[in-house]
Amino acid sequence: MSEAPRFRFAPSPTGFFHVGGARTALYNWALTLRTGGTFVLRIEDTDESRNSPEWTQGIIDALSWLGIDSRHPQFEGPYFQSENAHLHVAAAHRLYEAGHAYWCDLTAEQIQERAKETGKQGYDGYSRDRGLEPGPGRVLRFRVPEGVTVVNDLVRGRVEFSNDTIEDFVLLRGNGTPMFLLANVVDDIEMRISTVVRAEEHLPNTPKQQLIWDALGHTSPVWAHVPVLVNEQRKKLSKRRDKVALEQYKAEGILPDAMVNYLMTLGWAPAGDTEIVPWSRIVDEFRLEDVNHSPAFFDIKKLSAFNGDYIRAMSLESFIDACAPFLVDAPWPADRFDAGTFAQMAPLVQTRVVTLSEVPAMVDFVFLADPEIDTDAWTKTMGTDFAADVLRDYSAAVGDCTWDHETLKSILEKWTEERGLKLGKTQAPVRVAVTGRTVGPPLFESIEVLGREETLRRLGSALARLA
RNA sequence: GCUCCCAUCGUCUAGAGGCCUAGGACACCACCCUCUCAAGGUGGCGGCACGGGUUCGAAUCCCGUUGGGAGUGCCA
Repeated sequence: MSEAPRFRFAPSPTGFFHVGGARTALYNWALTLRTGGTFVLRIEDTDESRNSPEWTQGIIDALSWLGIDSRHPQFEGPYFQSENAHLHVAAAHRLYEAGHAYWCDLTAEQIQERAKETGKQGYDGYSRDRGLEPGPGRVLRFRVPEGVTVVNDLVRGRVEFSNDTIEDFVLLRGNGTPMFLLANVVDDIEMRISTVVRAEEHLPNTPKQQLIWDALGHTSPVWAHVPVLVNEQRKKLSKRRDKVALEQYKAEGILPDAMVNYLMTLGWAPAGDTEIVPWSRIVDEFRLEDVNHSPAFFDIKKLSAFNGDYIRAMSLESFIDACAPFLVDAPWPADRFDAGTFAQMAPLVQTRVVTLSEVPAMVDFVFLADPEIDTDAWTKTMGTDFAADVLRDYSAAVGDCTWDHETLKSILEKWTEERGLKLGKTQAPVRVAVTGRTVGPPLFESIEVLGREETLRRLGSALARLA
């Protein structure tokens, strides 16, 4: 009987949560849930001074936003790699004693010089048989054996590396601290990790790790290297060039469900004709064996489309709730905001936004004392020969009518018909007078929400400006 | 340079030798609907990188070419 699988997610402390990391986390999480396994979170840096409580909390918050709850019974951690330093060092010494490693006193400059002489790249194994004892400034190097190392990868199949292309890499630095590669393997052994799902960029280092697993007397885990996410130039997503921080998408009003769903369709697709599927189906269907082999472009446009879809699928109540954080630092005076009024506008904007951050700009004219009138909008709509008439007549008619959008519409419809015009034309000056823009939520519903007094005031001031 | 990975519409993908005249989604275009803008509906544009094999039959298997990407630290 085999043990339930143990996955691990190991972000490094970089200060922000990468969308690529989010996808890897999601892969691990989906598999954890389906197999009844465990998701191990490990904050990965051998230097503890680079860890910070804020960053750890940031990771946990980001994971939680993605639906990966650190209080879930299948969630373990966070562990800190730096706290295991003594284990890493101990393992290194075991490796040395067993003859799998040796000490070397060459500096980086010396190595480079030798490389130049021999015409080969990298370290040439100079100290292999010099029998050096440990000493200050000396590094411990792994003695890469002869032969080939075969990495069996769940998404890529069998990948073969000839050992003579792998140089004797450093295990322990000159100051005695362990290197990432070693620390990683020791931690994985310690935490009984059975499956390593990570980005493809780690594949070239995998034979080294596998060699350490072997030398330490353990069977290496199941590897799964998933393709990286790339930008439009087909380069790996980078912090400098690309928008990669999950937090930023959250701040812009991308819904977590949409983000999760979109991320999962990069390199994989659920069965059937639609990519918009609930998480439960992803958990049921996701298989590493089905993950694509080639890098995927992280397309913000498609993410937005997913998000719009998710927004429209929300109930009105949850939409209103979701909008709340985006209405606090809005462009209107706080005391003019009214939740009830917003609730009336909400169904009007729900089909019109793609991200939640667009909501304030769509309803601001309701809460602003004096919404700015867009210059282009004004010149485009007020130049018509009927602009002044429609404003004046509508103002008069609306002064004492029944205050609902059907009536408000029928009044303008009637006026329009009598003059053989189109409502599409005649509504424009009214819209600009009332909202300041040519586009926006349905006009008559908006006017109804705005109220008679304010509507008349705005119509009046537009009229005055026109005269 | 060396090592490794990858290659289906612009993009994300479906595709396990005949179900492929290559399916879907995003984007784009057109039309319908319509008080603006959206949403929704209908339709359209558009692809197996190239060259050789294997096979009765290749997007699918093999080889090569080309093109992309990653790795190559006393970083993680």
